[in-house]
Amino acid sequence: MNTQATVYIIDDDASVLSGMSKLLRSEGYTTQVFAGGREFLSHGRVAPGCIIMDLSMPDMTGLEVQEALLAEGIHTPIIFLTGYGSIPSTVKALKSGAVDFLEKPVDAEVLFRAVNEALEIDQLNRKQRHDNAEAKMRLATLTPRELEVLLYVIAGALNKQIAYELKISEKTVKVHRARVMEKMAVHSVAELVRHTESLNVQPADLHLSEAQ
Amino acid sequence: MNTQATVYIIDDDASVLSGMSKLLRSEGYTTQVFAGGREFLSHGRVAPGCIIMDLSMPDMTGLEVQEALLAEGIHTPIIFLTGYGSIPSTVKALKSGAVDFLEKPVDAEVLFRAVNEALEIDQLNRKQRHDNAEAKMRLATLTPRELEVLLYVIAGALNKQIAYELKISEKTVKVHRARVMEKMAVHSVAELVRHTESLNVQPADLHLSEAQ
DNA sequence: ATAAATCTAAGCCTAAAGTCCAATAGTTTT
DNA sequence: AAAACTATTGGACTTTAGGCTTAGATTTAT
Repeated sequence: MNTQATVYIIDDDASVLSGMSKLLRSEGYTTQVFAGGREFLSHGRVAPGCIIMDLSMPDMTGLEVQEALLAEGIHTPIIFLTGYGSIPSTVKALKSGAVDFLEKPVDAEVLFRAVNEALEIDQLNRKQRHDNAEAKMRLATLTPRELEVLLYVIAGALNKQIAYELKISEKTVKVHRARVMEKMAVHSVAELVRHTESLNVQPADLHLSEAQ
Repeated sequence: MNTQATVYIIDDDASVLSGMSKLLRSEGYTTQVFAGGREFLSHGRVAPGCIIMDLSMPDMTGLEVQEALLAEGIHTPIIFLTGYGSIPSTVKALKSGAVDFLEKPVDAEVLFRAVNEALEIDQLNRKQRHDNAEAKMRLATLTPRELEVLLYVIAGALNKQIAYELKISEKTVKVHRARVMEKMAVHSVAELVRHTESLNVQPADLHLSEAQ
């Protein structure tokens, strides 16, 4: 179980709120409760974990909270709860990235399974976002020319070919290339490709003949 | 609009079947209708397109048809229709990859939008699967040793390092490496990484010191 | 058991990439 | 105007990768 993960519970029904919180705490989860979407959103930074939220709440519906979080770039997994859900809202929530959709009353085992899945998803997401963030920052330190060279390198071009395409000497390409490797903090083309392809970096077109 | 794409419609209600088929045909879509899941599944190869299917049908439920298709490795996008759907079945269908879930009676515009989205998804899926299929076939032609070398190469290892890890001479590594490049039909490490990472091929662990 | 892959490895030679050092010139920032 | 950054190129040298040929040792299949 994830020790530092927090399960955020949002429900306008106080009895549901405390009941669910107690249930989860008894299983060792860390919980934090909110009576409504607005309260939750103004609470500040969302720590690692997941969100359990009623779909229909008076101040703000669950879907609205979901939208608000997405707008802020917060992708914490959401488990929706509902007493009487409509199909369209279910579809919308799931298509917007909700992890699960449970009907009240929720069976304890079903809840635990859903929470565990959500926490795992959050952990994976965070790791991926973290890795990408670093690569993106490194990419931002490249000069325009270096970026251009990088595009050809991850497309598998030879220095000779890059030099021809950019109309500069092979020597210059080597200099740029070395700086790219240094700035991206990699030691091989393989690593470079791996680190850049998760980003939106597309390799350059190589309109070159097959023969080298 | 996709000219050769087929919209498969499956529903036990003959009037729904013909009505929907006519509606789609009038918009230029090619359709094919089936009165039940069993009939559809025994029909043979599923051509490019998408499936519109009622969730509750007498001979086989929509979810069962979906499962059967997944078991056969057929990932044609499915749009479910339902008169009175339950939340759990909706969740299950969407989590299993259904594209959409529409409530009867379906608005024509909503249907067209869903169908277009499904057809686009199918086209993308097919292209990706096609590209992967070739890479997978090439990968299968590698000998065990060649595959091992490939794992190190896409991890960015030098021949020297691979030789040390596998306890063979650098010369032999070069031989394997050359065959890998030839069999995978690539001309650079960058291409090799690109072609293998969409597969489930994970690079080897390089428990090597940072310094080379 | 004979044939066919597979794994191994050496020599020789070429090409490609990386390393250090040094230098010129244009642009931007302070 | 001076400093900093960027783009460019050269020389000299080392390391790495690739191409071509040949060939012994093992394993697998028929």
